[in-house]
Amino acid sequence: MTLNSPKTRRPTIYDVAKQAGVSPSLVSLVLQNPARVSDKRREAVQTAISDLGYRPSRAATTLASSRTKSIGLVIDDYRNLWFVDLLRGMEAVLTDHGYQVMLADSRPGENRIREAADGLLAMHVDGLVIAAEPSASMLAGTGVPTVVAGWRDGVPAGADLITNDDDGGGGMAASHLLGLGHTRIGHLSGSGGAAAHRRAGFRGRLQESGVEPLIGGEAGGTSEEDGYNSACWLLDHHPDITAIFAANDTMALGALGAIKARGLAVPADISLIGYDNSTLAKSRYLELTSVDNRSDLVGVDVAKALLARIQDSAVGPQRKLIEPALIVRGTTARPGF
Amino acid sequence: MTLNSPKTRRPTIYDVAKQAGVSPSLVSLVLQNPARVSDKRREAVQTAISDLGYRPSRAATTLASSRTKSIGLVIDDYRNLWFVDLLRGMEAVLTDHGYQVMLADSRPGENRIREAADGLLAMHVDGLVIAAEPSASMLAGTGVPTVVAGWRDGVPAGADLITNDDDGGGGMAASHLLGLGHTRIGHLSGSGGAAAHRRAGFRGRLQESGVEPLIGGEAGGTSEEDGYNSACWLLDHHPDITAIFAANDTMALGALGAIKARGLAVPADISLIGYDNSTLAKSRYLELTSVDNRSDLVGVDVAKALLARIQDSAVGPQRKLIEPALIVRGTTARPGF
DNA sequence: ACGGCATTTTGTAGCGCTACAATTTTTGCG
DNA sequence: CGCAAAAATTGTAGCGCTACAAAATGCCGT
Repeated sequence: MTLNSPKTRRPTIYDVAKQAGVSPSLVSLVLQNPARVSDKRREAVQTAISDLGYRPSRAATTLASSRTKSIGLVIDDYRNLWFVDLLRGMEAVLTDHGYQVMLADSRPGENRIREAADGLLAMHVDGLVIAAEPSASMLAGTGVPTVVAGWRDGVPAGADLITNDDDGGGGMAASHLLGLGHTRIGHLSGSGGAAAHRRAGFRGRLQESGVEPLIGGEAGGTSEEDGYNSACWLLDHHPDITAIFAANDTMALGALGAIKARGLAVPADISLIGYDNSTLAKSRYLELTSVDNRSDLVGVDVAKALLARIQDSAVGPQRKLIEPALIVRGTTARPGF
Repeated sequence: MTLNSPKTRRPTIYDVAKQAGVSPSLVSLVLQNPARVSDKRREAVQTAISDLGYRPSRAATTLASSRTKSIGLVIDDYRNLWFVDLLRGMEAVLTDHGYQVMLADSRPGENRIREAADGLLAMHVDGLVIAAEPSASMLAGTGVPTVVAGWRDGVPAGADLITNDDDGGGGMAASHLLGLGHTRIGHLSGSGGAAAHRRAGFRGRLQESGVEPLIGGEAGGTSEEDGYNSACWLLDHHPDITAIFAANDTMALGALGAIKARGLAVPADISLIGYDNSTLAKSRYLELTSVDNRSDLVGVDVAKALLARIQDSAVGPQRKLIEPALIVRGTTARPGF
């Protein structure tokens, strides 16, 4: 067994063809559509392939066929785990159609998302998914069907848009707290488009019931630290508050820190809802009530939209919102319970 | 601004050459080594490139030059966030040398790691990093320099191996607890190679001081649930226990759940150490003392090793362990404090 | 102005594969 | 058994780029 022997040129279809006693074209056919080749030759070719350890060159295939059977996925930040669900959802659909997903390496820096997309396009992906803040210039002239996932605003009319209904999710959180009887309700508002929608949906639903939410940290970020600081502000300025809705689970964790620091208990004194239904929320220790984005469903629809447009370039772009789901756990209860 | 117009063929160097009034070869030269071209032509070419929106075809470049300037990274599970640090470390080195990292899509299933590696190899990556359980057959005949990162056992002699010193990290945790004065110490043992080394290092250091660790959950997994169950077992069978070392932060979170359920306090009744120094450990709410793997340093060394072997195929494989660091936070204290 | 040398530019020949038309072989059936 | 139609196989051309040798241009001193 030889490891890493760069000396020996890797085998090509010509080597396989010679070994199997057929023409290179036939080898290519076996690779693409084995059913169209006679049993005898097919087996001979397949034997030769494994004997030689032949692997098709993706570059050559791409160049010759101008199809890559691959979809590029640009991610904002690998630490935001929602992309894992998105990816799983996409794969559930794409694998059946022989497509492969390529993740773009989003290195830090100014134009990193643009660069990541460019890198993917240079590799001739057949479709592109932007799971990050899109800019119009980025979506212009990509040359392939492009879908924006998870970001709702600033998407030009020509691109597909499939994302989570953050307004709806915010409304669900509001309904849950109202249903439990809360009336003095705070919100830890993250930054960015999704957070704005969560806030809007939340506030809208509360106002329908005549309740005005107490908003903290509108200008801040989305980190645990931001959640901690905003929660501190809320608790100190509104000591009679009985419930808090955080724009994400991480901020909810920060809120837990602030609540604990003041000697208050969850959910006895304060009910808390997060957003994302992350592993954090599912934790047995935290038992956080949270809104689940159903990003897996987003992934499924993203893949379907892409396939439809790849297969038929006449298909127009679509926009779709996926309905989230409220997962009730141990951090919400009736006020004063 | 036209979005997604598959009708218009994407421009090639020939289009650029015609537009700039030069030969295709000159365009290619500008792309590779702008310094070797006269200012006048270089600018003409660069103008033409941006006017036409030209993007080089990676497939063609690869095919013609048989270099891709890219490194493949196979990841075990995207949810294990240590790869993010690994990636950042690798990029810190590779970006300067014009290399790009490609993440392999590790879809679930039997041979997913193998398949991911094959996919990367089909794309002609110049080097391969396996951040997952390696099998000898997988490392055989990859044809490119290959480094195993983060997995220590079962790596054939021909491959590079750069990983975290889990034995040393276990020893650090032990020393810390001994130094605080603990003597009845438990361990939540995860499954897998890294966990075995953490356990061995931990036990070894304790035994040097004549302390025998109480091991829980040796056969279990590495999830929060596993941590919870093992911690329950430890607390119930050894009520006099004063400290616990968990094989990872997630299990430590499970342990927190078990400790809380028994009405015990951290660190007053029980000191707790995790492993990985994940965001969980850094959380202000949890303040978990944890061992940091320094995976960023692993990434740096992985990249260096790869570059050395790519540039000079005579360089032999190396093995290296990166020293972890103990991060002391709020979950450890003197016993009975 | 001109050889001689360095610098800049260009033509030619593939890289490994696929598309597709052309060719050969097999099959069905009168 | 022969012949048309179907199935299987092959040859040819080219995808977009780079390597490298060959050609063209610029620059120097005398």
